[in-house]
Amino acid sequence: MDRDAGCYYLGGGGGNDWDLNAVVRFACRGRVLPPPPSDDPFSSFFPPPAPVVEDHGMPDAAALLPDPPVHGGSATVDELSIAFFAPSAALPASPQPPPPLQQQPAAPTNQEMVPMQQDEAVPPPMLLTAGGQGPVGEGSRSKRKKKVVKKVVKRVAADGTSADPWAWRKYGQKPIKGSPYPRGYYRCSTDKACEARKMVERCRDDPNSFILTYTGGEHSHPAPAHRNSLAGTTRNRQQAPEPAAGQSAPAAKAKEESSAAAAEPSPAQSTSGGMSPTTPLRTPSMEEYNQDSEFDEAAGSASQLPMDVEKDREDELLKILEGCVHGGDSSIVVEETFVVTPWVTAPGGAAGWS
DNA sequence: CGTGTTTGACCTGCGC
DNA sequence: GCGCAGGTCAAACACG
Repeated sequence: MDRDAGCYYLGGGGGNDWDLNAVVRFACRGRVLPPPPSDDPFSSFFPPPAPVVEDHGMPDAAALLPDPPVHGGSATVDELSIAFFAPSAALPASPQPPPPLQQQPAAPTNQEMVPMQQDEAVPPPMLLTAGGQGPVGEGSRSKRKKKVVKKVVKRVAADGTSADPWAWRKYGQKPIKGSPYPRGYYRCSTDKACEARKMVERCRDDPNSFILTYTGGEHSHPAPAHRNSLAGTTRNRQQAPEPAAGQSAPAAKAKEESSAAAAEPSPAQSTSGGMSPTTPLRTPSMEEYNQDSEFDEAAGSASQLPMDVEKDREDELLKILEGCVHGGDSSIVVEETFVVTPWVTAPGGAAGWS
């Protein structure tokens, strides 16, 4: 099902295995970034140059967006974005003209910013709507309600994952059906009250790319100057319950010890319920990621989607997404911001990218 | 000791 | 109504 298709893919650094943790860690790792300067509500997610996709729930979109017709319509990403953010903050029109769409076949080096690319053509309902049942930004589990949730989807190269200055704490990981890679769930660890959340998933078709999905809204605090602690960040769990294929815990260790393991992640098994302990993934060693970490800034350079995304272009983007999601050519890297709008996703509607 | 990761269980929404 | 899939919780444990 590809319900998960609605996310982003960030360029992964290296092997087939990826380490969501590492990814996030980069993001946090010693990044002493000044608080996001911009007024952009989502600046909190990414460094100035990075903002990417924003997704809002239908209601919001409907209410805020001037014109639903993303495709045939005239609404542009910026427009949408503006409309969306208007209420909370004045979102300056896309500050920087986005770079040309397809180019850079990939191979983003640690120092090159990997253009972000949007993937999923049709954002899965789950993601779009509520980030799952998750109270993304809402109350406790019991309060979960499938409801509109702002979402920013960003596809980034491995480095890109570290493109944000926030400190994240992983609270879950789950294999995603249809994807050989699991999805990691993170929440802001700087302020417990902060509802910002982030999901990191590797592009199934492009191991070098990761999809970051930010939800929960903007951070309610300034970017951390430094992390309180790095404890546990590199832990090698050994006594873990160890599921069947010796995967999870051991895997972690293995990944850190040998970045080579690169064992091809076996096709994701059904996730049935909780985090599957058997997720066959190998995580790149921290070293590997650290190397890439220098990218943070680069990642942040991702530009936003051009204001005038026209239909044909949208189609193109959709193709790209589909390619990534369904195994198509992922060589095309799109560096831009996408706004996913529910109504675009509606049946019959092609994709939700605008 | 505090913070962060791992991971099984649980919950919720959706499709059939 | 049932099963599936995704998202979150929370206990156990590791690291600095």
